[in-house]
Amino acid sequence: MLNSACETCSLRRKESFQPLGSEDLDFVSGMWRGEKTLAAFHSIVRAGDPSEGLFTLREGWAAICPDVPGQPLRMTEILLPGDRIGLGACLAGKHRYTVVTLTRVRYCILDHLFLQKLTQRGGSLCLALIRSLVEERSRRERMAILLGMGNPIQRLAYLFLETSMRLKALGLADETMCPFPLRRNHIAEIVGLSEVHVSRTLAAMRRDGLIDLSNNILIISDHKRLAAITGLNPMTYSHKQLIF
Amino acid sequence: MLNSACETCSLRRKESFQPLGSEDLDFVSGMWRGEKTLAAFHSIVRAGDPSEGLFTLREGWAAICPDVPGQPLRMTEILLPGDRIGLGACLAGKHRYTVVTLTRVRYCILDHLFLQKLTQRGGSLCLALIRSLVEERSRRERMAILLGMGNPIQRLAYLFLETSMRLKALGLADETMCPFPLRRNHIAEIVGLSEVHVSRTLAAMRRDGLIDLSNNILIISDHKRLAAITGLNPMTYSHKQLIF
DNA sequence: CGGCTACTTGAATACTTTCAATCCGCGTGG
DNA sequence: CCACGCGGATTGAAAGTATTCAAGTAGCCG
Repeated sequence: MLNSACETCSLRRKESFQPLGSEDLDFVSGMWRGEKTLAAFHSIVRAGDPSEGLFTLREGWAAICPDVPGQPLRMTEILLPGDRIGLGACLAGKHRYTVVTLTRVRYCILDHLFLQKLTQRGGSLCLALIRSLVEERSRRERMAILLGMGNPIQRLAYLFLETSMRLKALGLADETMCPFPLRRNHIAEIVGLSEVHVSRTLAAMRRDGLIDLSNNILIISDHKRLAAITGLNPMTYSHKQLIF
Repeated sequence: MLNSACETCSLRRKESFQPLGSEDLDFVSGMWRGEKTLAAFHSIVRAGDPSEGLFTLREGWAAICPDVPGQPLRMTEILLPGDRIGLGACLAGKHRYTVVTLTRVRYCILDHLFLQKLTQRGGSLCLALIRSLVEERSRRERMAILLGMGNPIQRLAYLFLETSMRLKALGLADETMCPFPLRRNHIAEIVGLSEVHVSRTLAAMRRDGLIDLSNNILIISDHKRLAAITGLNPMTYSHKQLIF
C-alpha cells in the first residue's frame, strides 16, 4: 500500500527524531508521493527548476550548491538523512539552489501542497518545522562565523565536529569515527579555502594528532581538543528533530 | 488602550509588509506586551539570558553577536526594522546570541507563548513566518558564500547591496542613498576582514566610483556595477514580509 | 603496465594582517 | 576663540598567510 513507507520508515524510528502522533503520521503519509534513488554526483534538483514537491533525504549525503551566475557550482552545505530539500522552492515556485548527491541517495517526495496544508493545519508538526528552521539558521550562522574569522584549522575543525555530531544523532557515527565521503575539493569549497591549502591543513591536523581523514573515513582522535579549537560550543542536537 | 500600538503601527502600513486580516491582527494585538526604546550601543538581549518573549525591531539598527566563549563579541548580522529577535530563545529557553543596538532603537514585545499559540492556530501567519525564516536562511547562505569565496570588494559590495535593498523595501532608502551607521570595525567583523583592510578597500571602491561611505551615509554611485561585482543576483524582496 | 584521478608537496607570487604613525572632525575647557 | 584631547579613519611598511602553478606520488581499474 502507498503509505506504508512512512509508517515503517527506518529513519523515523531513530531516537533523534520526534515521534509523530498517529494523526500527524496519517497526514504525512497522505501527502507522500513516492521515493527515488540516485547515484553519486548527480543533481537531485537544479537551480531554476520548478518545485516538484518537498523532498526529504533518507539515505546518503548530498550538498547544496547555490547558483552564482557565471561561476562554477560551489557547494556550501552538507545535507544528511532527515534534511529537507526544496522548502524554499515550495514557497518561491522554483529552486534557487542545485542539490547534488555526494553518495548514492534515497529521498522521499511529499506533495507540493504539503507546506500549505501543514500550516493550515497548525499544531505540533508546524512548530517542529519552525524549530527545525531556526536550528538550520543557527547552524548556518556558526559556519558563517568560522568563515569570517576562523583560521583554516578552526574552519575544518568545525566542519568535522558539526558533521560528526549530526551523524551521531542519526546513529551513523560513533564517538571517534564517521564516514566522510567528501573529496578535498569539496571540503575546500565548503570552508572557503583552496584545495591545496585544505590538503596542507589536514596534514598538519593529522601530524598534530587531531583528526585523520583518509579513505572517506574521518577519525577524530582528540574530540575535546577539536572542540576547544573551534571556539564554538559544540552544538547540542539534544532536541528531537522533525521528520516528514 | 493596550492594543492600539499594533493597529496603528506605522511599520505595518508599509508596502513591504503583508497586510493582516482583522482576526490575525486581533491575535497579534492580544499577545502584545509593550514596547521599549534603547540608546545606541546597548544590549537588547544577552547570550545566556532567559527568553522574555519575542521581540520585533520597530525603529533603528541592531546587530546579532553570537557568543563565542573566550572571544570578544563580534557582530555577524544586521537587524533592521521588522526583524525578529529571540525566536530561537523562545524555543530553546535562553538566548544564544547577544543583540546590540547600533542606533537608538524601539522594539515591541510579544508574549513568550506567542509562538506556541501561533502554531496551534496555524493559518497564513504561520506560513508567513516559515516563509520569512526560509528567506533569512537564504540571506545567511548568501553571506556565507561571499565570506567563503569573495574577495574584499565582493564582500563589501554584497553587504551594501543587500542592506540597501532591505532598507529600500522599508522605505528607508532611495535608489542611490541610505543611512549606514556602522563603523569600520563593525563592517570588518561582518565581512570577516581587518578594520584596516576594510578601510583600504572602501577607499578603493570610492576611487573606482562604486560607492561612497562617509558620515554614516552610504551613496551607491553605480548600482548596476555593484550588483555585477557581487556575482549574486540581487535578492528580490518582492514578496510581502511578515510582521508581528 | 599505462592511464586516470585524487592527493601531496615545493617554490614563487599575491594577498591580508599587524603595528605604528598620522590625520581629521568635533566637542570641551581654558 | 583657540588649543587640546579623543575616537574614528587612513596610510605605510613589515610580517604573516593563502593561493597558484607545477611537479611528483599513490592507488585503482582496465
